[in-house]
Amino acid sequence: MMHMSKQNQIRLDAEFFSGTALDMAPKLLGSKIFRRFLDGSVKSFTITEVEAYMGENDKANHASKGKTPRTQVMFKAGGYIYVYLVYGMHWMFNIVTGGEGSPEAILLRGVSGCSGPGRLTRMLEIDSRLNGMHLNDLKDLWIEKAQQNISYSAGPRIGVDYAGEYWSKIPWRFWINPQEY
DNA sequence: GGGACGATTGAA
DNA sequence: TCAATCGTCCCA
Repeated sequence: MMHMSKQNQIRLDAEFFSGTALDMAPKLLGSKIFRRFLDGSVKSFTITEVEAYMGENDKANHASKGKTPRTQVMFKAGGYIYVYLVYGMHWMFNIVTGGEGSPEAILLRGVSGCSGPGRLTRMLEIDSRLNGMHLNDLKDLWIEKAQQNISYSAGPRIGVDYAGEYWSKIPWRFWINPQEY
């Protein structure tokens, strides 16, 4: 007999992330990321802010410069993890989306109680060891579907001025409206 | 081998 | 406003 509390907990997997980054980024809002820490404890945090990076045309996307050792994971099918170091000190956590050969990912920028992509990876003990792993295989990190529809806002992505007028302004950052959580 | 640069953060 | 800090990528 299935335990009642498990009934509505749907773990997001490769199927969910086979959608495009642009479609799935706002759908991630309100879902919960679970982390089993080194000390064995498990905590969950609501995902409150994300950004979509879409394909080779997107000049803000690392993969716009083609497939390199760093970006090759983005070319895989949805569900893989892309972690990289920026400014020599902050780990960025992304979930690859879309079909094989289409370099897309969703960057986690905020969770409940923690704003900022570098801060949240530090809090969640995320580093390069997760790079290239697949969400379906992980036992100590997973994401559960949002229980309800969430109202959200959209605006330009942060820190991508190098991408030029169009790509730096396109509203592909999404965040939960504050009253929602 | 060298140099420029970055999907950020925290302190001045 | 600005330094920290180092992996990645490009050029030679």
